[in-house]
Amino acid sequence: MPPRERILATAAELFYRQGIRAIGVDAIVEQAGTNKMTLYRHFASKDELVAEYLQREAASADRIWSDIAARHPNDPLAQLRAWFREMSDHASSADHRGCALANAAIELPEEDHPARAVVREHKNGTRDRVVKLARAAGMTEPKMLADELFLLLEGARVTAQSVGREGLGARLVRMGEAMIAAHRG
Amino acid sequence: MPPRERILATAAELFYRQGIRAIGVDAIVEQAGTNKMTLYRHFASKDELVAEYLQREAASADRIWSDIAARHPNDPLAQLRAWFREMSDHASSADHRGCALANAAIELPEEDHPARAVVREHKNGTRDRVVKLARAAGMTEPKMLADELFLLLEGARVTAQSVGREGLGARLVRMGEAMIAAHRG
DNA sequence: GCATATTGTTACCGACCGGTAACATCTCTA
DNA sequence: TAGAGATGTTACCGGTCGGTAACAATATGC
Repeated sequence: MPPRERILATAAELFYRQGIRAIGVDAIVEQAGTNKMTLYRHFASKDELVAEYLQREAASADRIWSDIAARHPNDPLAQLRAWFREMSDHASSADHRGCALANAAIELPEEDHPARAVVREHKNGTRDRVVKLARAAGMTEPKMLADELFLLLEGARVTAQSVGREGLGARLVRMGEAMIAAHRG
Repeated sequence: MPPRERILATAAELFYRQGIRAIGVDAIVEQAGTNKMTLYRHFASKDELVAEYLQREAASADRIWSDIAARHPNDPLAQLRAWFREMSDHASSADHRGCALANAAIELPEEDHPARAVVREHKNGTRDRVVKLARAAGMTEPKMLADELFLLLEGARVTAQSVGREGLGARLVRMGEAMIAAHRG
């Protein structure tokens, strides 16, 4: 594994588990088995490293969409339900510490930080996808349903950190199913 | 205003707007018009100052409950709806930057940080209150409805920061009303 | 007016922050 | 095997971090 990849992998782990502001470049290069000079030959600044970390997180989150489409071809309703179930499971898993993108937006309030553009784009893209899926599934008021499901998940991911996640997965799925059912003509 | 109050007021503003980790004690004392020695005569450490900042936030958030109860005496359904509407308005207001408690939990992942206990307690207390209100209002499955409303708001507060809040307030109210309606026998 | 308690001032501590210069070592390819 | 490009090493930069010691100025209550 080349040093650039090691740095990114290590940064991803440390940033996610301990926070972006809490981790210094020294900690990253040490755990990645390299040094600061090599880091700064590959990344212009820590902020750029953060932006690339988030871009990879967004890309890997996007990959579940093609998986779901492949598993339920030509069945948007099944895709919508599979997406919500998968996100519910993920949000309630033991090692989950919220959405890396949303957490970054909270840690980095400066609106012009390079990380913020990545977060905005990914969140808007996800929401659009859910709306399209809801529309294709013939839901009444697809935007409304998409927002309900989206906000519910987003709330679950942040709440899991401060309140707990006992039974969260099952409860989430029940809520999502109830909302989908309420939006079927 | 005595220095202790000035420090707490200034810390609240800076912590909330720029993040807890982003603000150093030097910035606080300077803007509060005092000095570090005075700060450390009143607070054992920065972490303790953070904990007290969050305790005050929690207390001021709790105050809306008595307001609502006074405005809608012996009408739990009206109280529930008033709570959700007020929280929706708050979450979608322009200067809102998420829930101070939830943001702190994300910024401070160490489970034994003094701030974490404050967050846990307040979030659990709020959820309990919503459950009781839903039960008193005669809702079928009050826990379920309370979670739906609670998670929806929590999601809205985090999403407002990364996606935006155009029309968020009105959409939230519609969603909440739909959920409450779905839980009426 | 005097003693007391609270605040302010200055200077400092070691540790860490993000970032860089100069130079040595490695690895991989031609 | 020679040379080039990537990586590693060491030492350093100015600035800031949370936190403290010693002492001077102020406010307060009797």
